[in-house]
Amino acid sequence: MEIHGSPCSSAARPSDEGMDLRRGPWTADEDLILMNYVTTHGEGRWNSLARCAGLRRTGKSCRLRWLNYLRPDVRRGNITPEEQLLILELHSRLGNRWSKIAQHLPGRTDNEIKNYWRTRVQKHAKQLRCDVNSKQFKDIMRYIWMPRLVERIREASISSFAAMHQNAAAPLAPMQPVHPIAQPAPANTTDSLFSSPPVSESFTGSRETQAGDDTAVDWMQEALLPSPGGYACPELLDLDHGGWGESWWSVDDIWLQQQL
DNA sequence: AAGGATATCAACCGCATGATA
DNA sequence: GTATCATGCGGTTGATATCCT
Repeated sequence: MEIHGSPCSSAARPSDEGMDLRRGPWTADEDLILMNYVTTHGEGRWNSLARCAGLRRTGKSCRLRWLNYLRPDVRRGNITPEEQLLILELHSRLGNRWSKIAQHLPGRTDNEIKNYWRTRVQKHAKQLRCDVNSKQFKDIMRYIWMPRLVERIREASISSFAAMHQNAAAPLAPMQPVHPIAQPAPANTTDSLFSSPPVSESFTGSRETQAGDDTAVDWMQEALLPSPGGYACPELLDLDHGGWGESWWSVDDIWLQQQL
């Protein structure tokens, strides 16, 4: 929905009126004003919207606040494992095209995804002392972390399914298939991280059956834990005890292991 | 309990692009 | 064709929260 024609007759701008623009965190009052105004008049024409709504903010600021925070369909809370997997997959194909990636994660904003990437993924790349865009790091994601993440999602799906059967009163819901996207691929596959259909097609719309929004453990930590899946490197088992120290593993170790 | 380190996230900035006059 | 304005995007920053010693 967009504004058709200006609902505000005054052409005066904040600067014209000697109004100093506010910056920094939004107050509850400002949120309310913006929300009411957008609900009534629709999105768009942000500069005039800011003016007409009486907000001493730039149009840019209003737009950002609405898109990233006030929009009714904005989804808050932890990034689910499914979403994490999707982000990784999409980033491998699109790069830092955050808004494009966000289009595949309904309710998530480009800002949120960007923050996730920078704070979680880049952090781990740094700890591994390799560039986040390097082939090394992408291979680690592809061959170790993502398969483990898929495994975790599968396990969560199975356990929730079992729980539903145990609870006879609970209505049955169809199980969401976990797409086998991140199966180890031939080492010479270079076009994409994934040789099978993109995860975006299999997870979009199925995220509501989450493995758990409340999981505070980030997927990298999860993915590096030992599992019967057989991806774990022995060095990784020290993670719980040694943390992300300087020498708990080396990229070369992993790399060698993948060549076996 | 205090203080420093680190993580997280909201918000801003500059630039690119498209629409319109 | 050009100037101006609005919008959108990606990068960066700063405030706050949380963790650790």
